[in-house]
Amino acid sequence: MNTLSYGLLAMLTGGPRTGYELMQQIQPLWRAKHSQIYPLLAKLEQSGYVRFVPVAQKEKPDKKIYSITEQGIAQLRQWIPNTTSEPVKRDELLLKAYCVSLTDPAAAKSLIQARIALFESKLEKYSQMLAELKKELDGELSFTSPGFGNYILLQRAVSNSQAELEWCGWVYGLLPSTASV
Amino acid sequence: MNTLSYGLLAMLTGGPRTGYELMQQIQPLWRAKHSQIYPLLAKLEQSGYVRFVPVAQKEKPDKKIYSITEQGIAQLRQWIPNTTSEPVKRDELLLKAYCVSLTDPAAAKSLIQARIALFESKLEKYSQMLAELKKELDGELSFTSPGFGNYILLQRAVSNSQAELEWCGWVYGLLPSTASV
DNA sequence: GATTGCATGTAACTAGTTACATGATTGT
DNA sequence: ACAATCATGTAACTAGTTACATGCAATC
Repeated sequence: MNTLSYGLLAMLTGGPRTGYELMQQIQPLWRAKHSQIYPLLAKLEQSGYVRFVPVAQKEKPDKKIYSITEQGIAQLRQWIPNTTSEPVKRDELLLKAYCVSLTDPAAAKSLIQARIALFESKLEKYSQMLAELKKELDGELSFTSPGFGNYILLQRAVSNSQAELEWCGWVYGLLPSTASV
Repeated sequence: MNTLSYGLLAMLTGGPRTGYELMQQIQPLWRAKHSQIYPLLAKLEQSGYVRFVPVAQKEKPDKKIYSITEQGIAQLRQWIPNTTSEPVKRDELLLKAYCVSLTDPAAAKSLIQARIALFESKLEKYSQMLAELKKELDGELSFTSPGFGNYILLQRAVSNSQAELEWCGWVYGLLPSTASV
């Protein structure tokens, strides 16, 4: 049982999903490719933590709808209070930032602009998702409601994207203005 | 040449360092163990991107002081404008957050408290480093000054730690107050 | 006609972690 | 006594990525 396996179980507490849907849902929390997820789901099934129902489709490939079992929930419950490993962040941009003086300001600017574009799209996506969730919850947000986890994570994703954009803007302002051709 | 290799070259633009020092310096930007770094340094040396001077020490193990070569700098220069890969973040806490309703509020609180402790220590560390760097730079911060990269990265580390703590505090406030025994 | 989305899976590879190995000094 | 810091390295393992494989529908 590695962390991703627990993560997949965690996602399944939100309801039954296909491997493909799990793969998409877990991305913002734990990046993983389908080639890593499918074998883990097979292991989880063998261990009795999840089960699946095969669903045949006509115009799309057949699929397997996974749900978490009682055993799986027990497994999650004992995992949560365990020591949480330190978050890992690996960002090539930060390595480039360290030696950015090696290049001209124009190159530095396009570096930052690419990052701004990336996080603007993320911000938009997460803001929308948060707005929709808020509509659904309709003011009824409490620890016990099933959308609670989702809510605090979306709020985080939004404020995180905003912080990223602020930093980018600040750095951009520090770069010397290049008199354009 | 993988990203970590470029990262090591990037760190060496700040001056000559031992493998051990490089390992420590790169941690906040790109987590890596010494067992990954030493073999990469050997490869970089064989490729001519770095060179080292062996230094014998009496009361400590001998060491190798690495510096970046002209070729290494050229390599960095061509790397910077390349497409930057998306940052990867993997945080077990977020997976736990998604299914936190499975546990009691007390467990959720200690989860958050552990994270608060972690980032309070980080904030303290980075704030100190930033304050020292500001003293050194003494108002003279510009794109071309060698401390520029360090400066923008430390500023980021500080504001990032603050944002993390804010989110933790906000979540903590949402958790139901447990009437203690 | 080419790409994207749905949907699953395996094979081959690279990246990253843990453990083994050594050894003196300093602090608890 | 025991752990931590400095300092390097290798071996064995796990985790994660890229590539291969299939196939139909809709969109561009």
